[in-house]
Amino acid sequence: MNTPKARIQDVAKVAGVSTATVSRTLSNPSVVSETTRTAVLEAVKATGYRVNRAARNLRTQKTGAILVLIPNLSNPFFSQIISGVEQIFRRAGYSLLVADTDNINDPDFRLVDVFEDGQADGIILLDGYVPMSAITSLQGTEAENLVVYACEWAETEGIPSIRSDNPAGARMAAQHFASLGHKKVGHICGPKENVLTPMRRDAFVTEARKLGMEVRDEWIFPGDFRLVTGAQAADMFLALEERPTAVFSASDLMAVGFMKRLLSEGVRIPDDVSIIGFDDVGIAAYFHPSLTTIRQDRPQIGRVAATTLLSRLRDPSNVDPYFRHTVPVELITRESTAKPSDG
Amino acid sequence: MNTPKARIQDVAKVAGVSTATVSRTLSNPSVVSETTRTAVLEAVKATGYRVNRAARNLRTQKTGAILVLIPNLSNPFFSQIISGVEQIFRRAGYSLLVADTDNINDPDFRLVDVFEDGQADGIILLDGYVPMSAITSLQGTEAENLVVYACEWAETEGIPSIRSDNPAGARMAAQHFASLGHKKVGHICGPKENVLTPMRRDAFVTEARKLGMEVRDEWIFPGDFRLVTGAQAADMFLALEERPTAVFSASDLMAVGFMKRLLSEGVRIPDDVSIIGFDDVGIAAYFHPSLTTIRQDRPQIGRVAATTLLSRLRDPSNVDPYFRHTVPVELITRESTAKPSDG
DNA sequence: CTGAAAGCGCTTACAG
DNA sequence: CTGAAAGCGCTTACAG
Repeated sequence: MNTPKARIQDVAKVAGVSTATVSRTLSNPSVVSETTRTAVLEAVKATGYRVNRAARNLRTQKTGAILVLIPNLSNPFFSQIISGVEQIFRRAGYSLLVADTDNINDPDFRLVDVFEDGQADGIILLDGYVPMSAITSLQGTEAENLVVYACEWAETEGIPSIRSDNPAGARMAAQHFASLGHKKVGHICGPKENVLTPMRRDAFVTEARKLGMEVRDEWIFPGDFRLVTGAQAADMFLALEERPTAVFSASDLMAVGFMKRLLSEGVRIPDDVSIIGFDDVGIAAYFHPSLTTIRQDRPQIGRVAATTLLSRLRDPSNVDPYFRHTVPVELITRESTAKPSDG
Repeated sequence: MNTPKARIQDVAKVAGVSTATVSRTLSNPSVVSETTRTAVLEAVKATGYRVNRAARNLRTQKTGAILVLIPNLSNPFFSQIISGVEQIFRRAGYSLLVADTDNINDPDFRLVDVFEDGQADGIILLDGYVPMSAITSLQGTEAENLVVYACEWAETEGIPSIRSDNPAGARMAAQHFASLGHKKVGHICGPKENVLTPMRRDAFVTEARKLGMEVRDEWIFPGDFRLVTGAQAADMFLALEERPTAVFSASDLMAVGFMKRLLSEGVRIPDDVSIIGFDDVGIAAYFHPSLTTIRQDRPQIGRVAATTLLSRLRDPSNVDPYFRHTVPVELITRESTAKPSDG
């Protein structure tokens, strides 16, 4: 039952070769002769040999692991990105370490330590709030090119970043409203300090006006992506003398908060007002009415981030420090949008 | 900038001691003298020394990592459990490896290999569908006691399992209905083959009858936890000659599917029928009307699983192979429940 | 309390 | 194509 683990020496003995040859057969089979290879592979099977990671890691100065830094593991938004990351790295033979930055209490935390400790060969950053000191610790080190951002909004000079095509999504929303015949449209914004906020707002407003729709300043509501600010936007909406017939929200959660409040007040959706969200989180499909939204392909964001890091791991010399990648978004049409009732 | 990493030898030289003493100072400070300790610690700071994980791992035959096997990283249910797991293990100095079993295509995958490869020191299993052959590979090995189930429902002889107190939750639902004055109640069941299904159903029915409420067989609807079967239950509900005034669903998702269909048909919630879900997933709070539900404390499930594994890691001899742990649940009262309108 | 030395299990230049 | 040998950076019995 509990046979001691086979080491490379045991395999060598059984196969009648040196440990060097066993090692080569396993990691670089093309350099050994056919006969030797067969013998070694048989010996491997016979002994049940599996390479010891720690020994290999120590010798090669690699870890075979990638660290994913995530602000909050409970947030499905991020775990769906991880899902794409995992897929790529598993295929490439890497394992995935995850750390919840909410749980890291060390103010002196530095990304470079991850490399120096031999914890990981690369880092995928899903947290846009990692302190600058943690990031700048990388400057001038070889690890500098082995960190990739895929956190939706942050960007730091010298770190490649992957994110959704936000302006395109905002334009799709405007186009959808226009195609339904809406003439007056509004917007619920993201958080003030967030780079995505002007991206989505400006692209929406510009496109809407280009398509001949009216967008008044008082129809642009402040927000912060969270449910509660959507409800606040609804209060402002209800107080308006003249209301838009369609509202594009910068997040699904705000769209839901907006709808909940309106429904409580007897406003009909989509009859009285059409709503489009952004993200396509789980609730978008489940809400009543279900929410038309701009879907971000989160697994794809993860896949692109992983692929980018992987190519740097394989060829550290060939690196574009200004790498930016944009992942397409998609309009998902559901029940919350319709022609305006007076249209 | 790019100074070469300090090794333990460098620290030893600076401190004027042997590498053995540096090592002891770092891992077992109480055995070195105060003076030496101070000198070593200063040298550590001066050199920026950080222990090399691979070297330590090779020497100690440990990895300092725990593997979490999860069926689907995108599912928030599981990522919230991981969140609790991460918290405990980070504090204990372990790092967390995650693997999505959806992405593992190897039919010969065996849990014991994780230990033999030196990938992890322990495993938290969130996937109830891991093949038996993967699990039985552990039998008779030292790793046998280093795997913990926290996947909500699976149980395998010899592996400790952690889960919510399902019968208590079902009883809370019945009690809540009774306290509101309901006399006729129904239930939407979980999947047929799932051990949780009879747990929740039987506890609910028994408690309901004990409290003097009527539960007819035709008010017990089949289901499988997913949204669509909730909608199917709604169709059956609508076709009834006599309807219950309150329904307890074995999952939030089915409750939402049930409500969506009823709302579409003009049934008022909670006026015409009260609904209680199970889980407290994100949507429960956001739906309109928001859903009264039995909350499972998923981070706590993760924490208990992690703590259990940790104690086994620390003292492998002191192990109860029949360990079972139950995490309390909680009734979260929201808008979907009220007094019956004829009550 | 401390040091010298062995050794964890690999990989890889080097030599042939 | 293959082997002997060094060495990755630690920890820990052993001896003192």
